[in-house]
Amino acid sequence: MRIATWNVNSVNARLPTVTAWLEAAQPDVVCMQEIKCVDEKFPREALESLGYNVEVHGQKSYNGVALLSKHPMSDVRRGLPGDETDEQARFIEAVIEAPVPIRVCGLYLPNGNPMGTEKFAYKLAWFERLKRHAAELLAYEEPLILCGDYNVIPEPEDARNPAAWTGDALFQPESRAAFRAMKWLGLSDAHEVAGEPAGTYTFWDYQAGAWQRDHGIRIDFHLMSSQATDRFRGIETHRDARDMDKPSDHVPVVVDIDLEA
DNA sequence: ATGGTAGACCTTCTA
Repeated sequence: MRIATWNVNSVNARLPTVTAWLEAAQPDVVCMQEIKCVDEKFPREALESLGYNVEVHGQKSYNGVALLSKHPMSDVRRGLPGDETDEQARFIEAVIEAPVPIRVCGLYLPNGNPMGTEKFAYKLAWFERLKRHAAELLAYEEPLILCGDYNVIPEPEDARNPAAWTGDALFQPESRAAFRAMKWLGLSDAHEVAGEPAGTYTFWDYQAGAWQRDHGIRIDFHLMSSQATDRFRGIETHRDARDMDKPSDHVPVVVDIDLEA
């Protein structure tokens, strides 16, 4: 089963781009981030007509996440547990009813910029809540994958020009440590498991010709439980999507997990 | 050189 993560940077501004990619790549499951709309404005029918079940957790203007699945979904949860006052729509979770079920979490971690504001504290607090929730899900000892835009550059090799990111929330020691702490729970980064080469970026800024200069960063990940990692067969970063008409600044990343019984 | 671009949407915020 092919599971994709993609920060689309407004699903409505980019619907033709999104549907063109879905038809070409044929993922079974998609974790979509930054839909930038409320549930009522999500293009549900257009995506259902491509064969997907749709679950949305949106908000006005900013953030917003969705799950698409060609298999039925159950146990759908919206919002990251741990803070009832948090109104930002950044997390959605469901069990995909494949022959061997897999729990899929789609997440959009806070950016955290600019440094020195409450935004960075919110990022770290959100990361802590994510870690706590992941620990609870890992206790089920079942196939589990947490996919999304983590807004972290884990290592210098995950940026074309690491020096340009030293003052950025995505490359702070605290952000990088929080990401490592997720892995220490017992989650594997599909990119690492597959031995993907340095330079496999997932994001290029719209500004300053970042794409044309390949000034990219790797910030979109699939973290897998051991039960999912045992069934992991491969990963593809769809770099070509950055050259589509009206591209997102992120490209889709797709993992293949064998969930046959 | 502190720029540049994109999206939502009221005018500036977010990334």
